[in-house]
Amino acid sequence: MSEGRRVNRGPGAAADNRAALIAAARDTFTEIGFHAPLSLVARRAGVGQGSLYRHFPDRESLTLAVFEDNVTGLETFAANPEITLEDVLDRVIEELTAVTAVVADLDPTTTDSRITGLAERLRTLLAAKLDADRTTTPWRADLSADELVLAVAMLASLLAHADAAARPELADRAWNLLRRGLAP
Amino acid sequence: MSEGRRVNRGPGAAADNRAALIAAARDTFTEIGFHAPLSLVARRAGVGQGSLYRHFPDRESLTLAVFEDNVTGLETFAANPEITLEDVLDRVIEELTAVTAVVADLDPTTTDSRITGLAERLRTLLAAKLDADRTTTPWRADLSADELVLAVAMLASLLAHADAAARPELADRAWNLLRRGLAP
Amino acid sequence: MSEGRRVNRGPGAAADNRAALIAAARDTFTEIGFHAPLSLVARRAGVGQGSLYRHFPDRESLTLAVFEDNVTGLETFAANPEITLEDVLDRVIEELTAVTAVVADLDPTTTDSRITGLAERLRTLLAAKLDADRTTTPWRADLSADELVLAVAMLASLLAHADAAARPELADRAWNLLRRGLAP
Amino acid sequence: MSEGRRVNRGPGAAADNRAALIAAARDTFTEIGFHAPLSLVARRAGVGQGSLYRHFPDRESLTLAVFEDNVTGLETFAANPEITLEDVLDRVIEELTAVTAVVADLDPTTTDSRITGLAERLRTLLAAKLDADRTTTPWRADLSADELVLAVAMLASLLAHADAAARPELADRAWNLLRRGLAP
DNA sequence: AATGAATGAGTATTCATTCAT
DNA sequence: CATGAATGAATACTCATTCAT
Repeated sequence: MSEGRRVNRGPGAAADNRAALIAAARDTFTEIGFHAPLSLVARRAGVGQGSLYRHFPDRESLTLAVFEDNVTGLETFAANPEITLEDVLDRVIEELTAVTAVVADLDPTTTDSRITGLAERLRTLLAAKLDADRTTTPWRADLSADELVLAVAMLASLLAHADAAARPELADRAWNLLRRGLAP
Repeated sequence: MSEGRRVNRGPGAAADNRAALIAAARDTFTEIGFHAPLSLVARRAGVGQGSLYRHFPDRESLTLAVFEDNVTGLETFAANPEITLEDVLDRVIEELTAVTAVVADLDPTTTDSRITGLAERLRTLLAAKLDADRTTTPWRADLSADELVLAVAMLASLLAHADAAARPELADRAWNLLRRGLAP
Repeated sequence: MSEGRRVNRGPGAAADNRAALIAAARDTFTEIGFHAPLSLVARRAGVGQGSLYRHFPDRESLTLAVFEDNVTGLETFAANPEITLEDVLDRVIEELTAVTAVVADLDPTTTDSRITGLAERLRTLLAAKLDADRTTTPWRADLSADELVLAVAMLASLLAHADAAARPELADRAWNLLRRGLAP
Repeated sequence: MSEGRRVNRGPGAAADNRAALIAAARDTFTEIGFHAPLSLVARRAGVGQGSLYRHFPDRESLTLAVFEDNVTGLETFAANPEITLEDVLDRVIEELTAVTAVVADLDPTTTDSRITGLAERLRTLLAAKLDADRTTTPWRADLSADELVLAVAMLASLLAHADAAARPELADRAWNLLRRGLAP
């Protein structure tokens, strides 16, 4: 008699569950912060706690998956040659104001290859755009992609501690300041 | 038998205990982060748990006290007219690499007067120096003290998430970037 | 080596655990009083602390469950038409001398529906018997079920403060007095 | 330098302190219940915790002192021959609705002579009035002072668990019921 | 492979009691 | 004799993780 208990949808549900967990984690971390109980993430994803642990054996795996999801989306977005570095950064900022906690809590000095790999993908993506835009956009001549990543990381950290409601305005002020440091 | 119950040094120990708690909190938050167990802070301060709670009824009180301690030190330092804004900022940065977690975890968008009061003291201090230096130092003409505070806050947030060992180098890179945004 | 971590009997143990917790709570509250540590209840039930909190998120939930268990037993008992109000009251008194603390600690003036619901079930049960017995038994003509509940509540409160050993005799004396007030 | 600290008023303050503690205890137990922190009682009495312990080495001593205070007041009141048992009981009830917690938490089955002594004084007082009134007032011929004490104890227990706001009405209903049991 | 109940270590917090001043 | 800070044991409660089904 399995009444009450969610039906076991079997192996086919695995991919769905993974996606639901990532989405739930993004929302939950955004709202409650990075220290939100994992049980809450599982509940919101409509998934058992055991499944969460099967997909993501620790909190960091889950965080990384959320980040990975963002980077992938960004890569797709940036693939279009019409899109400028400015556009990409705008989107990054926009996503940050929502997701911050995730990126911010990834130790920027880590040597964990899962993290550095993602950071590298982000760096690569920004470097490519930077190269493409260099002559036509208002960026400092010696600006490096590393500096861009650093700027984004600072912004992310700042926003992670702010109240969700105050993030947009704070992001604006901070990005303005950072932009000056990136401009020619 | 030197174990067992700590001797009760009596009310006279109150001031010492308070100071020891602040120092222990600073160290512990720096090492372990803002979520370090308060019981550990008490132990390191060589003080009973109850005394910790008497002096600082909640985690935020303790955090604020650490911050307050820093601001006070900074005020004393800045009182000397020989000291330039550059000097003050250097000291702030230096302290940040150690204390970060504390400052970073104070919600920058709060309206709690205990927090805004301290932030205001910091802003005032920086504004005074900024004014004094304006004509002779390399700061943007329209630079405001608010922007300085924001820059410091961003740096603090960033460092708070970094491994203690990596902070000095990271602080350097980040501050360089921010400085460009503050320069003329 | 039978020590160490209790074996995880799995979800199937849920119902057993719930029942064990209610039984342990009844015993513990009776012996130690309503303020007995919940950790003790869990230990006596042979159940982890977490499970106690899963089943009963707060002390009141647990108290209510014990009370509910009693009312349910009483309803079953009273279902038999041979059973008179006198019989029911005798059983109530008898149970009170054991359970008192539970009933007594439920605020008689509350508006919490979980509590009033149970109280209502008790009132209903007594009212039905009262009605059935009215002509043939020695009850005051204008006696209401509310008065019966009040009498029981007073007795329960009294016994809750008495030493367990002294309860039977005390219950006897008090009930005699109350009975006079309920008689014609 | 003892600034901040309350001045030490010296030995002469002892009696005042004792009275203040009893009054504070009565109020606090009434409002918060018998389990109110003793530190709160001391604070409200404007007295150090050490002094509380000097006067009343344990919680029960303090409780007893409150009770004692009430009985003494009652004895004075009852000394006047014009005062009937009815009057005395009315005053007892009235005080109960305020002080309940105190009386209720004194184990009615105890053999502690400090408690039985006070209970005996109350019993004596009621017995005297009962005797004086017997022929002229509406009391059962075989009513004993013990029954009166028991009735009062039941009422006290009941009220101790009720919300302070609801006590007057509850006291009324309950006393009505009890009175029937005491009437001829 | 999924489910969610069970587990208990880890933390926070309170408060009775002691004791230096 | 008064004061109130210090102490730490006792409790409440949370949540990461395991595991029977």
